[in-house]
Amino acid sequence: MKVSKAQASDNRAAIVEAAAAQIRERGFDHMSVVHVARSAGLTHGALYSHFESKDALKAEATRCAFDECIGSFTGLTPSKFISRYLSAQHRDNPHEGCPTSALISEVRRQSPPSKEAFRDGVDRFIALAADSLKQTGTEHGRDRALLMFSTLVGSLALSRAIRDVDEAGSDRILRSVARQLADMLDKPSRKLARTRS
Amino acid sequence: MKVSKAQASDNRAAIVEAAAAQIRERGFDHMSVVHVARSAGLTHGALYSHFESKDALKAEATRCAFDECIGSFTGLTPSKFISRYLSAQHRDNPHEGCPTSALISEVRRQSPPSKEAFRDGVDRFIALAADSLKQTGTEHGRDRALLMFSTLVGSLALSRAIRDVDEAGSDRILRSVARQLADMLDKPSRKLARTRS
DNA sequence: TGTACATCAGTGAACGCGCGTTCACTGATGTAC
DNA sequence: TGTACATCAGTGAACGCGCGTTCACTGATGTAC
Repeated sequence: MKVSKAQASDNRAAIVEAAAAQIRERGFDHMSVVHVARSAGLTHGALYSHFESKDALKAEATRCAFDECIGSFTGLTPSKFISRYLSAQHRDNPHEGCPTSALISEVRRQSPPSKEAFRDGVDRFIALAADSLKQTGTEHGRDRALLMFSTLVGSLALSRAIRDVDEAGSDRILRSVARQLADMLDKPSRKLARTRS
Repeated sequence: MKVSKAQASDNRAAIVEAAAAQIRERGFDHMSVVHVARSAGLTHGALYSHFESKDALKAEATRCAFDECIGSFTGLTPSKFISRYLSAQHRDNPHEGCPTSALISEVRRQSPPSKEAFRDGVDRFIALAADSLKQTGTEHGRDRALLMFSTLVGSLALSRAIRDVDEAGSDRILRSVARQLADMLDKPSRKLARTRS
């Protein structure tokens, strides 16, 4: 049966959103067209009215996942950025969190469009981190942002990887890295602030 | 046909080594028993004379991958540790590199034995980093090692993820993070060294 | 505004494919005598 | 040392399963008149 244009557009968006959650929860290659279509309230055939292939959907889902997540990291101070990124809430809900940590070691094996979507998302996150550092006057913003984001991604992914088997160790990574990173990035900013005032 | 005990033992080791390379190259879930057996010069049926299941092989392969890799990071100074971990050589050869960066975002979904093998490997790497920092007299060794390892893992994984699509960006991550991390970890050590002498 | 009909989003059966696993069988090994 | 035979690592066909994708079909939508 045909469906109104508005409905079709809503259905398409529902597919992309379901896929965006599933790639982060299950990984790129265990997101399945049947499960995604079912989550969106459709059958798998419908998905091929909107996307040429599963690969095309993956790329769009990656973009959507970054879009969803990036809003909640916009306009934060470095210490707020860090504590939100390295929170237990973020660790325990990868399906609505940063796609970088959730997908980092699988991207290599994806098709070019997904890789590009991922690269763009990472660039946006690094720009966000740089903006955050700029607010507090940290020098060498771009490089500092690279360091900061690499550390956030590595420690969150590590804390997720060992969580089920060593919850205390997982918590410790989050707390220890958050504290050290905030110290490292806030101190120079305070020095600068004092120098300026 | 039966085979001598020595031969059977060699075959078993060849299977584990092939699996250790394949999990890092293709990921836990795309390592296939057929391909692993073929790499080891056997047929897939033989694999089940040595392992109860693919899952059991994954766990042993994870242990083997850490064993293989950990030797080349033993006894290094922090700056040598960092430059080796963040080298183009390491980035471009995941099949013989650190399993942490190669598998970090897939571990969550593996069976308990593989998760434990992974956790143990990470612990050994962190201990190695702590030993390295201790040599140069860095304070808070354990926490510093956590920070250092998280940053290494995050930046190497990021540089791999974007390499095909932005080689310059990938190189920049490696160089920039290596320099900043070495600065951060070497400076306090020099201070301490001066204080002591 | 009312009618006739082309459009096309969505359905669900069917497809081929690669996967992990099983199992009857083979035949060299290595032990018991 | 020589012989008979139980053992068991390895073979390869066969299995069921879930997957991505295709396609003939359906029927409400929305346009042309």
